[in-house]
Amino acid sequence: MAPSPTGPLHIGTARTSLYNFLFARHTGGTYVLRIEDTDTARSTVEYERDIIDNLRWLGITWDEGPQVAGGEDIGPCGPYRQSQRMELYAREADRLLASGHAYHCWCTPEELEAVRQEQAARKEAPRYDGRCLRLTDADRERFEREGRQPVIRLKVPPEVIRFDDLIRGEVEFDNALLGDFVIVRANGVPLYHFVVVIDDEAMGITHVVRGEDHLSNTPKHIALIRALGYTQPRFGHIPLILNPDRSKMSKRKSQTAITAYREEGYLPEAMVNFLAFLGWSPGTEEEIFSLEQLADRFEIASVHKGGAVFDAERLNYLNGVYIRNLTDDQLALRLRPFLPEALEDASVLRAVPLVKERLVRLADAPELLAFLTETDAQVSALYEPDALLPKGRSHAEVASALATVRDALAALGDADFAADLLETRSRAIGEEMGWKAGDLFRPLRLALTGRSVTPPLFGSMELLGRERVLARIDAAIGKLVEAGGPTT
RNA sequence: GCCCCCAUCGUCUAGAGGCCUAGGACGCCACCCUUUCAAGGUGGAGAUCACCGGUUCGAAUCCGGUUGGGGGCACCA
Repeated sequence: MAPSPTGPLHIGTARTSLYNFLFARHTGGTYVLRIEDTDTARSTVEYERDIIDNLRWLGITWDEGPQVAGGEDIGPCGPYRQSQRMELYAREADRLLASGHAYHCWCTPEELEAVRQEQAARKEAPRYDGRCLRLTDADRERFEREGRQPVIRLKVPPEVIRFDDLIRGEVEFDNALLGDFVIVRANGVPLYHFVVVIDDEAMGITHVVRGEDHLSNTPKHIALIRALGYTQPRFGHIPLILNPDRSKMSKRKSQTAITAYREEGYLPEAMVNFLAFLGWSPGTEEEIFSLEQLADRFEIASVHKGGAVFDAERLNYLNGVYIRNLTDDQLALRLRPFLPEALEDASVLRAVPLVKERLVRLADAPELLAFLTETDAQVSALYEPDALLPKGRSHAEVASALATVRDALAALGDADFAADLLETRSRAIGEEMGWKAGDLFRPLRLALTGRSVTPPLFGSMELLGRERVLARIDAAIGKLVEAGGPTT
């Protein structure tokens, strides 16, 4: 797997990494991570860190490659950052130049653009016309005197390239249509197509599994492999992950950064399960799989050929499943970073059963439990007194009903303030007064939490504790009396 | 424009010639459960397997074409 640190770990890169990982684990292979940072202008250590950290977060581990951003490598073929392998690339470029497989090109961007324009006008494929191949020594001397720095281009032989793709089977390209592409920039920094091929050989890569967007780059790589006299690896091109409009998933139209999903509280297990099924299935109707189970079942040949739309709804569903499958202790631990520090660990643990089956993402928890850390005044400010009124009930009636409940609850000691008992007492009072349970519980819920959608009422009361429950009911009664005008 | 790839419910997919009057899941709808919201349960709508030809006793499955979609054609990766 060879990500480029020019942005945070992308969903598509994560999925490609996952497939590489599963393929390597399933077949007993060696999984190599290589950082492709030849685009020095856009590559940063921060992005490298984001990629490494989030790959780890997903549970994807590699046998060879950088272990820490900017840090040490593990493996016999290092360094695993291309920025640290420049001598090798320079050597191979010289070799290609010497053998006549590559040549210098002095064309300026303007000249190249002009050629492209002409070709476009003639409705031809845009490609380099090889003009620098016909340069005289005098031309070259003149360019050098002008201070022009040449790029190096591969002389691409006009031949038909065929290869057996791991996923797509036989694929065929005509390299006569390709044009001599640049392999080393004018500033001496080599380009992606060139270094990939060199490193794959140097690192003993036998299988290249990458996105379908590289399918049409493969003939370039094969041309390079042949010019350099390398061994050709097997290629496998996995389908793209798509935006809802079926275009290649992009930052513009979708959330593509894995970090963002992590921050919203998606579990790595859910993410992995979801990603694995975007383009692959075990061929059965099972759909919940751990990373280990996936590695056990994954077959590269049964990866699909067509692209798959990223369906956030389905991810949400899976995340919920994984959250519900956690033990209370585990969930409390995962929830901790998402909740305010003011909420102590013991309370988090006690709150877990209340929120567990209501969570889609971990980041949904703070809103669900906000009433626990908000002050009584804050809660009271969240609702209008009229919102406490069930249909057909007056301010005075509701105030009186709440007061009755309040007094009954006040009769309970701190130790008896448990959900079961609270519910029994409250229901009994509702019955005595001839109130429908919902009509009584709705204003109670609003009074206690300031919200109409909350975790179960009596469990919430238990967490709030006697004192705050009574205070908040009192506050609600106060608001009702004030809004109800003079009582008769 | 040129080259390449792809094509089963809205979405993710099962399906490798008869098991398919096409199965599952998400989403959607209804009902049940229920103090709200969820979760859970039950049921339902939803795909003439893109289209047209062919091969075959028989095709979603094989072949050809058409259409549609996507990707690539950089001194990005």
